[in-house]
Amino acid sequence: MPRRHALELFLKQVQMFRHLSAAERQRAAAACRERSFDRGEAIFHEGHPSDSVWLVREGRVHLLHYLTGGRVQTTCVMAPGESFCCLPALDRGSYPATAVAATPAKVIQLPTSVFHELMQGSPAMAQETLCTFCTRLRQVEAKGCLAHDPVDRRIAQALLTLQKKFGETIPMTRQEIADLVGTTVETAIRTISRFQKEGRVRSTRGKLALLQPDALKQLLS
Amino acid sequence: MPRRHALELFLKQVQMFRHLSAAERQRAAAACRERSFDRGEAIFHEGHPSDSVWLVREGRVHLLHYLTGGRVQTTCVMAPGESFCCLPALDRGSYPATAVAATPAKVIQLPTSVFHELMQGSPAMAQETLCTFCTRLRQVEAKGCLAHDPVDRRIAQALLTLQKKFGETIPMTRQEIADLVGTTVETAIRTISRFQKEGRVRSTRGKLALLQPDALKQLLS
DNA sequence: ACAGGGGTATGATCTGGATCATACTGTGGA
DNA sequence: TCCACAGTATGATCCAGATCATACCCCTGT
Repeated sequence: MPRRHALELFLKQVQMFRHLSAAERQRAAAACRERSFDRGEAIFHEGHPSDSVWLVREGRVHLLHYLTGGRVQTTCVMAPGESFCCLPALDRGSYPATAVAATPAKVIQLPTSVFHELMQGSPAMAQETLCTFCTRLRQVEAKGCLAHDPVDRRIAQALLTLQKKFGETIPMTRQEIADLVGTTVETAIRTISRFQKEGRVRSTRGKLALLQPDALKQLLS
Repeated sequence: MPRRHALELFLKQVQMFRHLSAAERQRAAAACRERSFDRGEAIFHEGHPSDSVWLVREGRVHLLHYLTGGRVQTTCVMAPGESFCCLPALDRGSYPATAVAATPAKVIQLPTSVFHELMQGSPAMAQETLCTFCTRLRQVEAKGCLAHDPVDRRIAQALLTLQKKFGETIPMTRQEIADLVGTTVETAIRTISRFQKEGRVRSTRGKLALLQPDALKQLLS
C-alpha cells in the first residue's frame, strides 16, 4: 500500500517520531487519520477536550486565541512536519488554543492513546517529545519578553523566526503577521513598507523575502 | 539531625517531590544545599549553564529578563514550596531567565544529576515534573495572549493570579507589579489607585489586598 | 533625632500606534 | 470578461500610556 508507505516516510521526518523503529512507525501510521481543511477552517477549538495529537502534512496551520473585540492573537505558525498541541496529550487537559488552517491544509490526527503507547514503548520518543516541549516553552518565553517592545522590533523578530521556518520566502500576508505580533494590519503594512524602502525586505502580494537578515537583526539591538 | 528532618518535611510539600518514598526523600535531602540571598541579589543569570534545580524555602523569588533600556520584565513570581527553572535540567540548556531574590530569601539547590536519578527511579515524580511543566506552559501561554490588552486588565489578571499564590494579602510593591505586567510604576500606581477608589482593592505600603475578587474579574469580561 | 532613600502620589506633556476613512490593485470565480 | 473581494496602501485623527517633573511619606540605619 503506497499511501501507507508514504505516511511512514513522512513520520520519519517528524522530530518526535524520528527514532521509532520501523515496526513502531508502522504501528503509528496504521493509527493515523489524514484530514483536509480549507483555508480559514478550524481544526479544533480552544477549551475543547482533546483526544489526539496533530501533525501538519501539507499547508500551514496557526495556533491562535480569539480576543475580546474579535481580534485574533496568533501564538504559533506551524509548517509541514511539525506537531502541534501535544500538551493536552500529556496533561489530559483541554486544547490551550484554537488551530486554524491558514492555507488549504492536510493534517494528520494520531489518537492520544496510541501516542502514549508509543511513548511508553520508546524512551527515545519520550525524550524527543520532552525536547519538543522544552523548545516550545523557550520559544514562548522568548516571545513573551518581546511583547512590550515597539512594533518594528516585534515584526523584525517575527520575520527572522519565520525565515528559519520557511526559508528565503515567507508566505504570509500583512494581516497574518499583524495577528502574530499583536498589532493592526495598517501598522504592519506601514512598518513592512518602511522595511522595504530601507532595503531590508522585498514583498509581493502574500509573500515576503528578507533581503539582508542582518539588516533586520540590527533592529533588535 | 533535626535540620535534615525539617528539610525532608519541606520536600514533602513540594509538588514535584510529594510522591517520593521516605528513602528517596532522604536521598534528595542529603543532596540539597540551602543558600541565603539578600533582597535584590541574583541567584543565577539568564544564559548561564545550569547544573541545579531550585526550590524556594523562604521569601519570594522572581524570574525575569533584563530588557534594552534597563527595563525589567518579570515572567514569574515564586513563593515558598515552589520549584523554579527545571527546564534546563530537562533539556540541558542554559537558564532561560534570571532569578532574583525579591525579598531576603532562602533557596534550596538540588544538583541536576540527583534530580535525574530521582526521576529515573520514581515514575510518580517524573509524572509530577511533567505536570508542573505543563502547568507552566499553560500559564505562559495564557499570559502571552493578554500581553496586548489594556493595562488595567493586565493588572487585574495579575492580582487575581497573585492572590491565588499569596492568599488575601499580596506582598508586592507597585514597581514589582509594573515589571510583572509590563508597564511603568506611574501607570501601575494610577491604575491601582483607581482600583482602590472603586473599592476593588485596599493597599498599604508594599502590600495589597483584594476586597472583592469578583469586582476585578468583571474587568476581564 | 535626623538624614537618606525607597515607595507612593499626581500633574503636564508627548508620542507610538490604534482607529477611521478612502482608494488602488491583483486574483479568482461566475 | 468583468465583478467582487482580499490584500495592500496612505492620510487624518485620537488616545492610552510612556515620559518627565515634583513632592510627600514612611522606614532604616547611623
